[in-house]
Amino acid sequence: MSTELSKNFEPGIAEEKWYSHWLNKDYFSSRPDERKPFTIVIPPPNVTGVLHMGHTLNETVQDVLIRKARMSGYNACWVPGSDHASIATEAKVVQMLEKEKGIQKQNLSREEFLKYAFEWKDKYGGIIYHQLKKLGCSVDWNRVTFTMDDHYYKAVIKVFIDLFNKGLIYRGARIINWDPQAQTALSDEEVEYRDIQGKLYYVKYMVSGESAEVTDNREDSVATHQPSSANYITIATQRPETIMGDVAVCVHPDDERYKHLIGKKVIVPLVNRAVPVIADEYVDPAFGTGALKITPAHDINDYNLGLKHHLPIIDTLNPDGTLSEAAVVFVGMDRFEARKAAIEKLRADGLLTKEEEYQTRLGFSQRTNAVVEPRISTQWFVKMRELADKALDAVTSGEVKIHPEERFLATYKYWLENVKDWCISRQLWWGQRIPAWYDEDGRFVVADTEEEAKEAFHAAFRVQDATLTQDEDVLDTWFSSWLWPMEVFNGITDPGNADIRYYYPTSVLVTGQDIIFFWVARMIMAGEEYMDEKPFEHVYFTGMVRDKQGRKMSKSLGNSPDLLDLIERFGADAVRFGILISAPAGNDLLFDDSSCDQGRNFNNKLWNALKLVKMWENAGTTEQEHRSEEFEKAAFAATWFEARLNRAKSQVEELYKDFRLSEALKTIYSLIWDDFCSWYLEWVKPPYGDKIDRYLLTCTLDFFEELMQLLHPFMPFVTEEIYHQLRPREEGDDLTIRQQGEVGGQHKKLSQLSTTEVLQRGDILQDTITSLRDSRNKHNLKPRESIKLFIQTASPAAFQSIEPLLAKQVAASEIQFVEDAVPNTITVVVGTHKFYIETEQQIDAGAQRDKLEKELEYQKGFLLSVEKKLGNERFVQNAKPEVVEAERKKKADAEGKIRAIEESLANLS
RNA sequence: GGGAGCAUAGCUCAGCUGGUUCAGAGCAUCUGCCUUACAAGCAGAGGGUCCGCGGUUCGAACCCGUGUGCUCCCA
Repeated sequence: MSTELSKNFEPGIAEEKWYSHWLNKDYFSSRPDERKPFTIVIPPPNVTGVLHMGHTLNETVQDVLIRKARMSGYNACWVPGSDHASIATEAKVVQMLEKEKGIQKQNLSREEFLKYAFEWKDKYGGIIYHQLKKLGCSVDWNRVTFTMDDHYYKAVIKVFIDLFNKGLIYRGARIINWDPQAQTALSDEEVEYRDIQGKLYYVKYMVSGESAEVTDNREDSVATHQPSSANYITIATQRPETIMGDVAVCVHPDDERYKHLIGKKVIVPLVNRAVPVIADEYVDPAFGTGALKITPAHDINDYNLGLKHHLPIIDTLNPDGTLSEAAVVFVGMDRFEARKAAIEKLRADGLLTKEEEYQTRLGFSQRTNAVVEPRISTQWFVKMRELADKALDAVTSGEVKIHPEERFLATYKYWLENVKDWCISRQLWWGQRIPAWYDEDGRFVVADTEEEAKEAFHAAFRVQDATLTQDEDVLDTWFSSWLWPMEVFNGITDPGNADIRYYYPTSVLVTGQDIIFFWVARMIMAGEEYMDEKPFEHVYFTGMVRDKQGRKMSKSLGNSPDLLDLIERFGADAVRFGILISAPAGNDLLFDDSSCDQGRNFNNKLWNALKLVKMWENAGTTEQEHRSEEFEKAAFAATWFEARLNRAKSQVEELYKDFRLSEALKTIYSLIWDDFCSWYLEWVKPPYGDKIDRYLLTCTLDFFEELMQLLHPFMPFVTEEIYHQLRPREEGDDLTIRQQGEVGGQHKKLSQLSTTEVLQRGDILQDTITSLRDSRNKHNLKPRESIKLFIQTASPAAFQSIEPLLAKQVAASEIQFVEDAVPNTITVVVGTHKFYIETEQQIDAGAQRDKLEKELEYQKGFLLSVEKKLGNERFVQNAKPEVVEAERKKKADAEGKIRAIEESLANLS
């Protein structure tokens, strides 16, 4: 006698109980053994962040895959961890220090700051791990890795030094993306471009006096209607505050309007500096006025033109975005204030001729959202070409498979084919400090320690005991996370160790499509470089999680639900269900709380099915062990469900292979809800007060177990709970580690019929039940009002095994087979079989006729189209024989149905 | 400006190698049920010019071209 089951499933209790049980049993820990490994490394979330819905989707997908592998004979290993998120975390720590302690970063030493940062990490770094546990993620907690762990730190430095020695890392002055708020360089990938309504300002540059004499004799013919005259040229700019950094004005060499000015000098407004007018085909004569001001320090294109024409560089901005001494005017003013001031001054000087609305694109820092400033700066870079080629090969050769391929392969290839060098230095403290050492003259060596640096310096420059200082900057976080699949197994710091040999390459990487370049491509590069092998076999890209209105979920919009709150409200299984059911592979998904409702309802459905089965068990069973009369009555139900289950299992296997988890879940959901609960359980349910056949109960428990096993990767808690409720279990018999195929169901061989035949018969049974119920409904028969059913069919044998089930499902007190139509009954035609319902109720012949006539019309139309096709000689000649055969069969079927309907109609009148 | 993807029921999406048992599912809607597991449920039902136009084909939601609309990536 089992304990009373609660009315509904209570997720909170089960979650707590089973997660700690699994941990106690150490089910999620993995050590190399003789089994095949199945390995996933988690895409490390930001250590001080929280999991948002995008993470929730990713982690759920990974958990499904890893649990499925664990139940399929693999040694499953899912490595958890987090990254240090240099910019974001440093910004948070700086903010905290100011707010809570009133400390400015510049008043702290590097060591002091790092102490605070690690304290911060210890305080908040656990949140994501707690969330992973609540979600049920079966990660190996013994393998938690953080990108600032000691070994990891060493790995990053080691790789830096190695790449430098290979000539793949260099230091140089380039135009980079500068974040004035975080005051650090960014990589190209960390800049987000957004469309902005800006303004285009038209500014006059006066032609310098001494070289302004008109010597060009074509001047007269063009001057009158052009935006330049003898004494000025007009440029259009979005950024008047950079005028002070202008070193030239550039026009198209063939532009008739300006040809006469090429080689002359113009006066830069505000600072009155004379600069040359140069010609270059880069300039688009149609844009603005066709004259371009050149500011090499603050625009990438200008920078390139500057290099080409050997122009000087005047950097008029400070790192914090204020104007520098070099600007001469507005010094110390913020760049946006300076813009206003410059406009004012230009207007006052009469040099501003026009303002125009202008749609443009501006770069924003992904981390701080500050407007990024293109800036000339000396930074460290990774040469990408060679690395990119290897990463490209890995994917084009099929070594790494991308899912869904059609969607992301092109993007991946395009980026790698057009890749630019990667700026990896960041002007921050939170991260791996660049192991470069400089003397006072700026000469440098790269070395792990100061001692080694001194030796190297001696070797390189013949300087004994130089005073060296280490580079102040740290490395881009992605420069550490690209080593992730290797260094979580100490593959860089301890090459060839047992773990890395066993687990690498990993099986699948699950991540968002937004970090395909940041991370995925670079991991493949690093893997090929250091292991000479791909880091993972499959990459599965999930879509972006959006809200109901299709907007990206973001903190600023406040439209991202809190994960723990969702779990609190619906239960972890329901949340997992909700996010997965709405996530077709690779597509963006619109997430709405209500999909968790569906998951919660599903939990309850399972729970109630359990209650029903337990009720039967508690009511006692028949004595016979096998094949009692009761069993024979319902035997078809078990036969049929076994076939359904096996069919569904192989479908689900296929879907797993294609990473179509949403579809797999739908298949299981429908198998459980529709096939098992709505059909099977109703078919085998004993009449009120009767005991259930013992063997039938055994079958039912077996089926139920298999269903739980099938569903377990998706909804681990409720399934584990039910698994244990179904039957008493020995210690250590848990669903989480139970191997698929162990549950007995598929070996029952309940019938000699083939799966297809059984399923076909099931379809007939279901169609008949549905049609008869519909007819009952239409004729206002009360659900419990019993009827007498007559069947007129050419093949009564087909109904033999299903007759008792049919009677039960349509509340027929008795069933008789007849040769002719039965008068004063309701006629229902299903296929070629005719059914007559006898009842006390008044019969509406009109409604019946309408329905039959409608059906007849459809069948006749159908038959016509089939006949037309078969009458087409070219069809019969060209189509495959089996297709033609199928059409012939359709024709025969349709004719049979039409005959049956017509006969019934004749009987009605 | 360059590239990629998408357009199927009110909504979110399936639909493999072209073949009327292929026009589907889940939500939502409507009707009837407090049937002894479940009203967070049960039993039924309705709902679509498969974005427009052209082409290939015996045959097109599916292949090709084109137009329109949306999304994303890159400059």
